[in-house]
Amino acid sequence: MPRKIFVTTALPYANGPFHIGHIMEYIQADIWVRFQRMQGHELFFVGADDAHGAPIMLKAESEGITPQQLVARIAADRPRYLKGFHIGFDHWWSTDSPENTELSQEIYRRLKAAGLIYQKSVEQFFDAVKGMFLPDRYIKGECPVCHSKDQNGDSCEVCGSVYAPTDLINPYSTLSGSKPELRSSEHFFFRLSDPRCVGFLKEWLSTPQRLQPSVANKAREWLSGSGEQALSDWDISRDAPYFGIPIPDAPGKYFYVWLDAPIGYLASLKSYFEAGGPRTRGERRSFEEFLGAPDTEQVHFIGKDIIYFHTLFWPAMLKFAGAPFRIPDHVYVHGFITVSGEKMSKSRGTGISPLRYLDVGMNAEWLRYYIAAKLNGNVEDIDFNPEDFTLRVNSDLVGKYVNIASRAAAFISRQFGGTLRYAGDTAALAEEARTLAATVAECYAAREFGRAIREVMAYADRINQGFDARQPWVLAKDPARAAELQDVCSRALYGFKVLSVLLAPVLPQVASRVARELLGLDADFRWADALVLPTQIRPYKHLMTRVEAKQLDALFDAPAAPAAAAVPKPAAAKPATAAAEVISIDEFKRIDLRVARIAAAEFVPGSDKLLKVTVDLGTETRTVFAGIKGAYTPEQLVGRLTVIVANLAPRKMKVGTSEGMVLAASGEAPGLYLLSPDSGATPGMRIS
RNA sequence: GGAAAGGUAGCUCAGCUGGUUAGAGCACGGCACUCAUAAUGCCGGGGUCGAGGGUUCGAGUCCCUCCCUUUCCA
Repeated sequence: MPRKIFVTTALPYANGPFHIGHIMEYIQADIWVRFQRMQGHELFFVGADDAHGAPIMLKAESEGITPQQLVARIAADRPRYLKGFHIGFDHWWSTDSPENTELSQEIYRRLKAAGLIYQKSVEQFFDAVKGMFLPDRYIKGECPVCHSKDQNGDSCEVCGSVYAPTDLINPYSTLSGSKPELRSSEHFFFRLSDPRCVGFLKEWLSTPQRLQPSVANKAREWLSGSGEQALSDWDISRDAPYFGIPIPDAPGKYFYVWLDAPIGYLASLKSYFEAGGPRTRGERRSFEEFLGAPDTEQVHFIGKDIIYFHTLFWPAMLKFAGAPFRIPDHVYVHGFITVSGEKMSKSRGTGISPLRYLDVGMNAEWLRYYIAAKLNGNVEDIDFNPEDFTLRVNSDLVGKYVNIASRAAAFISRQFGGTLRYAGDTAALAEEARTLAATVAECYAAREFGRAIREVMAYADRINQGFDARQPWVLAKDPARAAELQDVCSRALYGFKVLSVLLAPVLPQVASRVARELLGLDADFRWADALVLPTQIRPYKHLMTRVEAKQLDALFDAPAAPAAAAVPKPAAAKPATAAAEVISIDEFKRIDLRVARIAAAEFVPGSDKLLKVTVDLGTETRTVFAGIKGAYTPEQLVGRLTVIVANLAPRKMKVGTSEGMVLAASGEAPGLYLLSPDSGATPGMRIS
């Protein structure tokens, strides 16, 4: 019986592009999905952008666009990454969608009817200038314990103490700089502490195989905490202005983004059903029927940072919302990815840019393989080490795996017209493949990808050893031993086919080419193909090149880090990016830098670099020609705030006169990054 | 502060419920081979298994203490 599995990955927050951590998670889930499909199971694999919340609202505001426009801009970029890394989501949607609104409100109503929602007045900081309640992350002040300045609202980076924003001395809003005032407001809470929830969760957590043991332990710890650590109810509402879903019958109240985010899994699946996707794959049931069926499985892949939401709130919400909603069958948690041992930092721009990886011409399947080789079923961080990456990919994939086809196929094509023939008994050959395939299948199913790869590569070693032992290059010189030569090569090529089938979840593109171009099949591999001895091949075309050092150089030389602040390491300083000569503050003041809103932008006929940009300086508008066409389209620019040099002498150009200069960052590598002021700035403000 | 995970050859890692001289791949040294978009095979050097105690006939594997790294505490 084929299993019916609905698989998701964590929804990325739509305020920025994917980073390497997202890609790792998608690769993990994609490998698992592809493997299950090769086994004949039916899976729907969906994702979505997590669109709501204060950060997106404020970022959009700072760019002078609507949140929807911001989210749309981010979303427009998603397919490049997903296609580029062969991540085969069936559907990608957004939490800012009619489906999600409907589902979120429905689930809320049901929870309310079940008596799990209540209201309570909450006192919080309010920014009177911005006219909104402040999320903790926008409040700073002096640490009440060690009196360090400018500490965050939740904890002190200097002394490590944890406190509430209201404990801060001289708190201020990072949005307006004003002193926030305490105001009270009615909030809605989900009664997680209800005995029904606790009882259900204890049972849910204890179901064998549902969660990794370490995850279940952690969740149980949260669940059974007492005193300070006691399980508390969940504040699920936010006051207007908020970019989110309105709470029914509660004007001015919205769902906290974390309430509707996981429901986005279901919204994406529903949208996929409404778009007719499942129907084209033979699924006749409606979304509700599919979801509510007892044999449907719901599987979530997530990072270790969001275990709390997915093992407590989420199952409890679904449980007490009732049918057709189902409790998650599995939540699979992975660790983080570091780069050369350093934690990835979004703000500092360290780590690997997935897009740049593709842009410098690196093969997506190298990364898929490397990640697979390091992943296991535990919640452990993995490290991307450039040297290790190169060695591993080159020796495993090119030296061992692909090389088998390359060395054996040449004989078969040249001397036997592409026909394979096995001499003697092939039972042992098939038996070895069967055993191996079964072992590897278990590994994939358990997300022990590293173990799967080790098993597969050990097999590749055995094939190379067997090939060498029989010295086909010697046989090739003796016409009388042709049959023997054909047998040696046929066995090696069968081994290569087995390897290709077993690696297909990780290397979908190479495997597909092996199936279609080398073996002449008319479909991609299924798992059972590992047991079928091929009888014919077409001429071998090379399947994979080696990683080159210069590609890694290009990947890491990207001047992704902002030029400002940080003292450059002496060794890292390069002539082209070295600081210019020292100037005095007065000299700096001669430059009139202003915040500007881009009112209009258009292509310049006949120019492949320039965009004609009309900027609003508050009191006047100017026309500026900017050489940023390579990095931005006019649509991306309109509405956003940026920085211009306002007192630059006008310059006559072939296409018109430029009355200023837009500031952008760039380095040695391609790429141009327009500056943006922080939220709250308005056109015309002087920058000093 | 509380909790968790990890610390095994130069690198990346495997070592299940304690049991013969601690393993793999890569890197390194030597040899062989030439079919393969320099790719393979054989042999070898290299580890006081974070430190120190303890339990045991026997511990990388169990217990205690400490050190280091990472993470979590909504």
